[in-house]
Amino acid sequence: MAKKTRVSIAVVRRLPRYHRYLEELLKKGVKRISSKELSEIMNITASQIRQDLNVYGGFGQQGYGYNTEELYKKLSEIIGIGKTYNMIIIGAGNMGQALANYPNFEKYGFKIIGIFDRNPKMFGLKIRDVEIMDVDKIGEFVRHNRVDIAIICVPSENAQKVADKVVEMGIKAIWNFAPTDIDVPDDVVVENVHLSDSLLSICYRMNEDDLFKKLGKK
Amino acid sequence: MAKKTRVSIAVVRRLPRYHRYLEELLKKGVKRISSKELSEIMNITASQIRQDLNVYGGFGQQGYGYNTEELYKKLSEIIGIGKTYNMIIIGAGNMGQALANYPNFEKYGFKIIGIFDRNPKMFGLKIRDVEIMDVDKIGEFVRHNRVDIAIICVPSENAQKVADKVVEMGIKAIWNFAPTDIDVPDDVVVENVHLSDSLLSICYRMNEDDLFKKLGKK
DNA sequence: TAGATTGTTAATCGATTAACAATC
DNA sequence: TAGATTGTTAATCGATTAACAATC
Repeated sequence: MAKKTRVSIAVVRRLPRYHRYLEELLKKGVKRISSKELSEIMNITASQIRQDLNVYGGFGQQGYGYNTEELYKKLSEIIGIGKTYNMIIIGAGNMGQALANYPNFEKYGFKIIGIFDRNPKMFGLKIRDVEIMDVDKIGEFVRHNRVDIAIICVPSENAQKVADKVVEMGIKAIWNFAPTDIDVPDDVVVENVHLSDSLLSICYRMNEDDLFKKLGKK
Repeated sequence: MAKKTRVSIAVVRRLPRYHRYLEELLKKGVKRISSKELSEIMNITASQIRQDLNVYGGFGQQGYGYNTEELYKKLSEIIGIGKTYNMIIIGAGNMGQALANYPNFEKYGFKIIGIFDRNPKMFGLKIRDVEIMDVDKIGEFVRHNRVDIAIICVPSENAQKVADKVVEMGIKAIWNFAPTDIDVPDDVVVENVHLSDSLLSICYRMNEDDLFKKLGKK
């Protein structure tokens, strides 16, 4: 079972969203913001915002609200933004290549330092200066380079095998784009991006009204 | 505010996962499965499985469990798999191209019938037989073709504008890959794939222990 | 100081889990 | 029939919201 968060996952998932909104406010030159104002922008309750933040400390001031810049910095600190994180991509198919090309991540200190694939035709090709290497060389690579996060973009059949390998190499976080669940020890962070599940949830929601009409008729 | 589900979103998000596991079991030739067995494979409680399924009907049989194939079909029906869904991609950057190339979606009846971009250099290029068109021609395209889902892959600055446009054209579902939230009327389904948020949550979880050590010392 | 807004406790709401009678 | 397992009600747990004293 993958690593559990101490703070409820619901709160954790809101942190990047707070961070995103604070960044926006900062860009707009907003110097202070109350939980009430922020709650209206974000479509959540002010109470929830205050509860969430107070898990980590009292960052506000009575009668004033929150200093935008200070809160932004605090959130960055809480999330762990600021350090550099080295990532490798395993599987240089569509998704792997797209992620390798995605510039947004570097902004927060996430750096792709290696890409691996099974297909010999790809060996030596470069994506944004990072070479595609033989997947069998992952072990060697990880021994010589600090790797914080492994991004799995291989077909679902191979996902568990790849996960086992990177866990064995001591990597403590996996971003899993394979459309399957993977098993890891409980000190390893796993974040799934199940695009098919996501799309199927749209599908369901488009059909839900009809579905209940049908169910109701029974 | 985007469309809300009648059934709690927690349940809805589990439906594709059930579907996925049932498909696996079916492939393996498993003819029947009890909620207990399934719960062990999926790492959730048997109670939850029974509760979830019973929202939509009693698909099992006392003393026996569930017929794998029947339950799989029921889940497909509930989710709405089986029909064809036409999708367009707006923004032919990395993510847009990757999604256009992704073969997995067609399996469930999701078809990409148009790709749009702002960059004239891309007009006329094809991805898997689908032409990249001028983003200003979306309106015309949607008038002549049934479009069920719009996939937004433009930079965040343009996301809301694009969303407004596709909503105006009558599209009722948006799959949003732009790293920002979008506002839509409450009959439109929005599913966000915020990759940066997802990555930042990994970041947080890798650092949480250290964070609490620091907080504890205060 | 008076007004505003936090931090925090208490109340509510909803989701998950447990229990068990019904029944195949 | 006896055993197994569902469907469903009740109990528990956890997350969200409300309320308000503290305080800037």
